[in-house]
Amino acid sequence: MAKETAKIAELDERKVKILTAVIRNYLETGEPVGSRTISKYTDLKLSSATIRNEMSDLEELGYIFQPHTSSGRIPTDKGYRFYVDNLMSEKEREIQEKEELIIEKADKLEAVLKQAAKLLATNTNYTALVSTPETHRNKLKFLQLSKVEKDSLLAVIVVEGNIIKNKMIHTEEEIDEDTILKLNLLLNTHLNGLSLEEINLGLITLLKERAGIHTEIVSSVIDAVADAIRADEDLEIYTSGATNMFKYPELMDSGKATDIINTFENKEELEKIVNASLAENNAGKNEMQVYIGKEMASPAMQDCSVVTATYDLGDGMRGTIGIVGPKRMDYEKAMGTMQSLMNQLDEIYKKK
Amino acid sequence: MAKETAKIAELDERKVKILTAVIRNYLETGEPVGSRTISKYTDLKLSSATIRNEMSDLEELGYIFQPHTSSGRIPTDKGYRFYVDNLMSEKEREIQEKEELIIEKADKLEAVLKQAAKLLATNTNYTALVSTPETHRNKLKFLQLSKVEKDSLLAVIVVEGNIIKNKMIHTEEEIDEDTILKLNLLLNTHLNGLSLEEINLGLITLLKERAGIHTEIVSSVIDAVADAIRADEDLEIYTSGATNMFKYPELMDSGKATDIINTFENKEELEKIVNASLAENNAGKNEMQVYIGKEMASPAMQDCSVVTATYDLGDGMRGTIGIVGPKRMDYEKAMGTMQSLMNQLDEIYKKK
DNA sequence: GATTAGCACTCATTCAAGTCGAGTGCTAAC
DNA sequence: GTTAGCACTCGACTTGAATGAGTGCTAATC
Repeated sequence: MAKETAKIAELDERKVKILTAVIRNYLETGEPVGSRTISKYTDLKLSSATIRNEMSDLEELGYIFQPHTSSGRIPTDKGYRFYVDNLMSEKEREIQEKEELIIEKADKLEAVLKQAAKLLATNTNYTALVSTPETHRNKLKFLQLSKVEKDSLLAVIVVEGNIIKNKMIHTEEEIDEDTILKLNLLLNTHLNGLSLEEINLGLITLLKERAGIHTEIVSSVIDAVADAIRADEDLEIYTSGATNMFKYPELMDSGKATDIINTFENKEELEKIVNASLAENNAGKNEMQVYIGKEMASPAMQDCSVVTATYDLGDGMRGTIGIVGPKRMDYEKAMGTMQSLMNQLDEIYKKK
Repeated sequence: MAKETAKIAELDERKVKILTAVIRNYLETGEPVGSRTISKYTDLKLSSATIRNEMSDLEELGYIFQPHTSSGRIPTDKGYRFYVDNLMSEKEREIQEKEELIIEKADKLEAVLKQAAKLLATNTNYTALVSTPETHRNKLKFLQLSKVEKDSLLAVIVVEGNIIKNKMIHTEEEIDEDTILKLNLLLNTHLNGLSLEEINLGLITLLKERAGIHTEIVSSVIDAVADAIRADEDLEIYTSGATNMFKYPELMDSGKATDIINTFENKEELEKIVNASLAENNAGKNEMQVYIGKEMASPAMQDCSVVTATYDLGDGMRGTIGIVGPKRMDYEKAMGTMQSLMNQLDEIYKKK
């Protein structure tokens, strides 16, 4: 990333113009682009022969390549990267915000996220990907045990951001109302206000000691509650418009579209993407990321690009939204639509 | 369905044998099957010429057809139907139960269902489909309002089968603990033990009257609770192994696989299948259904077959499990695997 | 020294013609 | 009723030529 300026120095102005032309053209058509096309397309009046020489240089520098001898050129990952980093800004600003996405205000977060994914997918013709927010840094806000039946308790847990967790707890013998009251008091005084990740094994054993007499049943209940709190990261990832991948011949024909869609069913692979994005955003400013081809952690995705962003609903609820498309995806449009969606999410949740 | 006996009468024993041979062969290969193949494959020693005549008859009767002049025959929907209804029983019994699926006992129903779907998909190489159980006939078991913050209440609702629903309710002004206590009492005495569908608008207005003084806020809370109870059918449908559809050339090549996978993203279409199955099982005995081609409500699915079954976890929690495959799916295997899964679900939930 | 025109060469794509083989329907013989 | 034989159909595959987009290189031009 620090190489950006170096990269620009590597190319004189004319080379940049030609590279841009090649990429723009390829983004549109998906076909290799030849010197003749460029010589007409650009405003710089140059013959195809000159363009050929320049393109030859660009190939040597690794920005474009030929799929086979004597065919037009196609951008490499490096080419796309250069384009996204340096060449896009002007056009981007124009397009951005043109889109009008409308998210209905649903009161279930899950529903909102699913809708957001669908919206992205249908608007861009790529595949959208949305993760539920991570909550383990959120603080416990409310905790309550209630007796539902003779032998079963219900634990209800609310954390910041109004994420609600439930757990039914079966007990060997009936617990009397009095004990439940005490348990509630105990749990609340010790756990309330702590973040979920702070509620660890040590704390739990401490709690059990405090519980005093009722060791048998009570400790099992406390265990169950702890279980529910840490409920091994119920991260969900929704996708939408997976089959849009079929719309791009370069993926379809080579059979890679199938592989890609397959990995959309694979939570582990998706997590890689989500986590990469979250990590990058944790470190610094809240911006969009673009991962191109091999930059992606997931091997099956190396023929794609992904535009990701981190949404922040306040109360530390952060998750990832992504748009997956072919490498020649319309980055401006994808990023524009994404931005517009983020703004809308912001608006909805800031007002609350 | 009442035509079954008629159907048998329509075909003499030899025709049945030939039809069986055609279908079996086509199920295996996916290629049109010719007279010569049959003449060797079957035990009845007949020349290809005789077979040809018989096949010609079978075509006239609508059990098989030629994709183009002078090519082998392929079963029609009617052919498959005949096969499933009359010809399968012997082989089915042998195969059934061979499979050993192992569902880990998870305590979240959702997790169990997802796992079941995955299991079915990987075992059969088809696409699996699982719906969450319907709950509107279930009875309300527990209802509690709690104050989580100054201006927000949490409603927790438990229905038979330990399905838990939550709803955060924001209030304009703070509600004091006393009122909440009264509300809880009121709601529980009137609603407890009723099935969700019995809690209708009339009952709700009645409740509001009983509430007395606090009309303003209280009624809005009651509304919210009613909302949560009726939470417009939070039916979920999970799919697994959607991309298995790509494994079958007859779907892949014609591009229909894409359409089919598309409809897997479409909840409405899936609901059609689920509901059809539930309806049929509501009426009668608990058996597996097979829908072949046009018998399916969903138009995009007319090149598939679906094997469905209704699971019953007790407490009136019934949902649908389905296996979607090409028409030439291995019905025995699909039904066998399904049966084995159902047995296992039974075991897990009967023991509880 | 940079640019251009011209030319030979490469290589994927397209299309028609030809071959092959699986399969059928029909007729005549068994 | 069954079978053998034969002409015919039609998709699948192969081949080879034509096409055309595109390149690299060289020599002429600015």
